[in-house]
Amino acid sequence: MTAPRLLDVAAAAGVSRATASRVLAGTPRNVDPDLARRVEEAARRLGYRTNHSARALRTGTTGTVGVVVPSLANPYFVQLADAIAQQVRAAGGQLVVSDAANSPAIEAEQIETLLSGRVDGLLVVPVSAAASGPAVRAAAGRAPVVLFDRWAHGSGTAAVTLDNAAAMRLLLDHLEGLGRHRIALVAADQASSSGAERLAAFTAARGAGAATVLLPSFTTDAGRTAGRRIAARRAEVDAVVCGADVLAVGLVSTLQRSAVSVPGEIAVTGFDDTELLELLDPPITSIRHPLADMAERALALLQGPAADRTESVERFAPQLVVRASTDADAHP
Amino acid sequence: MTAPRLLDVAAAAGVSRATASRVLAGTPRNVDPDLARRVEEAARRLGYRTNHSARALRTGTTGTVGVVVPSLANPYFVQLADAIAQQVRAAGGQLVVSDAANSPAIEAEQIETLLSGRVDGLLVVPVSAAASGPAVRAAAGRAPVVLFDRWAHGSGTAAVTLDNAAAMRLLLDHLEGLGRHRIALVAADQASSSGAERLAAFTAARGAGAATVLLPSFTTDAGRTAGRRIAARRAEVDAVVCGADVLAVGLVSTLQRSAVSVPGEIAVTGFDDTELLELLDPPITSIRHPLADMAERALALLQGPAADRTESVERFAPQLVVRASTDADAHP
DNA sequence: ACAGTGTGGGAGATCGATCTCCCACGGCTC
DNA sequence: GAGCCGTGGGAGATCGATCTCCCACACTGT
Repeated sequence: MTAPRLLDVAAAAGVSRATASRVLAGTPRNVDPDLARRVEEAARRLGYRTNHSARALRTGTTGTVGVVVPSLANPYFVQLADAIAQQVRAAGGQLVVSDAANSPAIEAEQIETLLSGRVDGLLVVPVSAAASGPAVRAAAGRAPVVLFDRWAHGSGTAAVTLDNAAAMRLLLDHLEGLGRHRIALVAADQASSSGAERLAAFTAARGAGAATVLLPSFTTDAGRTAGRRIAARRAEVDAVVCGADVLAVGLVSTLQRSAVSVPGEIAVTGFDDTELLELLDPPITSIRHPLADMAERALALLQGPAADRTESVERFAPQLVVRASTDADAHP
Repeated sequence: MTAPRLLDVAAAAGVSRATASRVLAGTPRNVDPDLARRVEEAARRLGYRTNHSARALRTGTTGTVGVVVPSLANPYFVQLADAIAQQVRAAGGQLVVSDAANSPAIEAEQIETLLSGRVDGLLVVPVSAAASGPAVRAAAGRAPVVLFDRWAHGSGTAAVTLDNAAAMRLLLDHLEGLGRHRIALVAADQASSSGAERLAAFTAARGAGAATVLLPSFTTDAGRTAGRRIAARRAEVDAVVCGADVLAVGLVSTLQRSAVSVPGEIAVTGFDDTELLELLDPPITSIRHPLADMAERALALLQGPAADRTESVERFAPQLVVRASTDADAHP
């Protein structure tokens, strides 16, 4: 029992393949309503499904968008991919997600794989601001590419990101408003634009001598390392801003093991507003990204004219979500 | 600048398309090494990439495997998808992951989308043992489908799962060996085969009257609900087995908020061995699935003869990972 | 030297849907 | 009533890679 083809549907409905195609693919062309009904009926009866390879070959489009994220082990990127998937599906498309394992080399491979005739366009959350540029630029020469959440030098394409500087100001204003002035930053992954921008904004606001703990990567484990260092200097610090939720979670659990009270002795904030934050007691204050808006904009750029994709960075406004890790009276 | 086709490569190398195809697609056929080098050189020079739609149309295969998981919000399924992705990539293929949002209806849609000419085969982690069957059976009639991690009634295909009964025995033996005898189960999602099997195994071992808390879904929030109920009955319980890590994490954090010491007063175990478990103090004892082996087997079934995919369940041996939530002396 | 054998290469058919013509037909104008 | 136009449908070309032949040539054994 071989799968029915358009030809079979056309024969069953007593029309030509062209007409059947016009009906089923929704080509903008008037077809006699009566014939249309017959075609649809026949398609349903035979259980016809359009062969996507054939359609893609003929039309040159696949209806699929790809996204490459640094690592799905970080729940923030899962959430991000999900936000994009919602938008893509709403538009009748499909999303393919790839994981770059935090390596620019693997990232380049994933981009290459997705781009060779499998997707119409690509969103990339670049692993590194410096090292990801060339691969993205090469990709952008072959198909529409838009950077998401982070940018990369020399990418040659547009980026849709969070306004990290504004986010940092929100956090610092919030903490200072609560009377916290000895604020330390736990920053990770300076190679990424988001990591670098968050550090730069902190330094700009607090002065070059401000306390910072720099870590290699956005992982819970790095957060625990930071926790040990902060605990050792607990007398000098009354608040810690973490550059990512995964860091904050590791940090808070380590601080608590060292009997440092949060927020009593040290207030802590995260960044990204993932579900992880609700796990601990206290839940952690964080920054929410307007992911739905960002995804909508990125997809519009992807599908719009190439002229709109010149190298640039578009920044979206963050939102502060206050929880008990900074303000014990914040409602749960 | 239009993309180079096989024809262009062949012309540049001074051979026919057939020969160029034999070289680049690796058809099992002898080609003069000298010609082969010329073809490869030309392909590289022109920046040729094979058009996957055309290849797929002609060969009828896409080199892509799909997997549908109940929800990527549960980190266990992210981990599971990653294990499958590793195996698929090692075999030179690509994996497409879809999220069923814990709904059999959306699951059926995702299966349908993936199956219409986009994947060679499909792995499904069915949302529900009862409700997922029909959609899976329909899919299995059109392409190779194998169930993963869970099974579904009337699916008409093979399933590769964990031996949940053995896992439950490992946990109970471990707890009883530590002198814990007033053990409660926190079970969720009885609609899924894994949820149901874990409950059944617990009841079989501890008797029908054994304490259980039943919850609708595998979420952290459900874990917190369970935590409140267990805390209210703290005198009757000295150990809690959770049917999933996300439950255990919610449970432990809630118990600690109620000043119940873990494991001092109540020992707690998870299920699935996700990274979440390292977040809390104490880290939580759990069950590790042999995901790499399971993925290897599932893919072998997918690519093997249809006769091997008659409805059946193959169970893999679990592994107990002891952490401080049951045995305070276990090393970190 | 010749039929037989084996090896490597090419011409053309093929996968299935869509797109580009072109044609038939009915209604309209003057 | 003849020419025009607009509408709807069909035949065939097309997308790009692979597969199925079949042919040319070199080498073998008698």
